[in-house]
Amino acid sequence: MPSSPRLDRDAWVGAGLAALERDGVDGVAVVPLARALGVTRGSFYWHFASRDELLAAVLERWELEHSEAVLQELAAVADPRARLTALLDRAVRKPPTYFARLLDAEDREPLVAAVLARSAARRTEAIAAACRELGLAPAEARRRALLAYAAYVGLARGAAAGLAPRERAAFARHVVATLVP
Amino acid sequence: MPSSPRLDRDAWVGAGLAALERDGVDGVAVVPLARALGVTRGSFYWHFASRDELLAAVLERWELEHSEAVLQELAAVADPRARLTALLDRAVRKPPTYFARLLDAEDREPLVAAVLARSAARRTEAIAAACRELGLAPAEARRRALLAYAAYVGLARGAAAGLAPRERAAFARHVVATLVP
DNA sequence: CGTTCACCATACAGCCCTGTACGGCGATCT
DNA sequence: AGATCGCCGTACAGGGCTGTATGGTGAACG
Repeated sequence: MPSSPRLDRDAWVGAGLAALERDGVDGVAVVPLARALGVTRGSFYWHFASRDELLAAVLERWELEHSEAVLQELAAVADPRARLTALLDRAVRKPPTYFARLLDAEDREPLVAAVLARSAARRTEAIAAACRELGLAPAEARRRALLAYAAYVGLARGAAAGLAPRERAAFARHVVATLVP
Repeated sequence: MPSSPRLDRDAWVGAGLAALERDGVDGVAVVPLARALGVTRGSFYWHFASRDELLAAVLERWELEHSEAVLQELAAVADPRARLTALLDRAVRKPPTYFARLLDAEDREPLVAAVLARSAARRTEAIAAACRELGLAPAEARRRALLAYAAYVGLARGAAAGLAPRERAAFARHVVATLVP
């Protein structure tokens, strides 16, 4: 699986992102990654000063390629109701893995907590903005966004797992109907 | 802090429960607990065969004294609407610490996953039952319970943190109004 | 009064992880 | 062709955790 012998910084970050999805934040460790890349730790410490520096790079890349990308993708939807529907429907059908992994380590890894705090702020604001477009008062929109985000977290944690596909579709409709004004 | 020299099995479980609340599931470890109790690991391995046996005992005690106790306390409320209101209101005002800690370790510790699965099933069923009492069809009640549980998870993770007391009260009302039929 | 037994300390072995120091090889540039 | 530099292997040091084996101490009991 490890293709070329020579590695660069980005290869480590990529492997770290994969490990994050598979084994969680604890999986973003030097020894396991070196094993997975078919290389020793001597390589790692040439590209990075510490494990935390790698984790920071992995989180930065996640924030760019996943968190922000999803937000921009959503922002492209003109109708605010369709925007919210897409977000929630997606969370029910395919629970966001990365997000769940990060939640697991939130109060164990300060770096994760910081990234997650930014991410949460941006997401709730995006939801609140859509609610305001739908005619809600700012305060009410914020409350609704907070609740929707809480539900989003629960869904990421697999609240809708163990549901048959048919039930899952009905559940998705229910969630949208309940949470979207 | 560690009072008497002589310890029994229950003392270790109690210390484990405290460590669970403070440091999470990873804190339920032999060495740290021995330090906290002012004792060496020699004591531990007389009362327990392994760390997993301790964790199982701690989780069992949590399930009995916290999870089940809350459910019974709720079951004592006659009016189903008041019952749901109490549950959600409580989650907004005082996020359940233990629950959050357990969620963190869910897919890292099989024992925790098992306990949490049972707990989730019992809680969603309790919510669904209340919804049925309120006149909802079984399928609809189940969907609503799943959504409420998802929100509960999100609230446990601190979705309502960083809210001023006044905003928090308004938010609690909003959650109840949205999620309770 | 001595023995037994519950409880605990000590010491050893082992695993996994982070860092650091240094030595080696290969490609590239001159 | 020889020196340079980027990338990597190896070896050492240290820390945290789990277990196991074995010896020691007190209190309670016969």
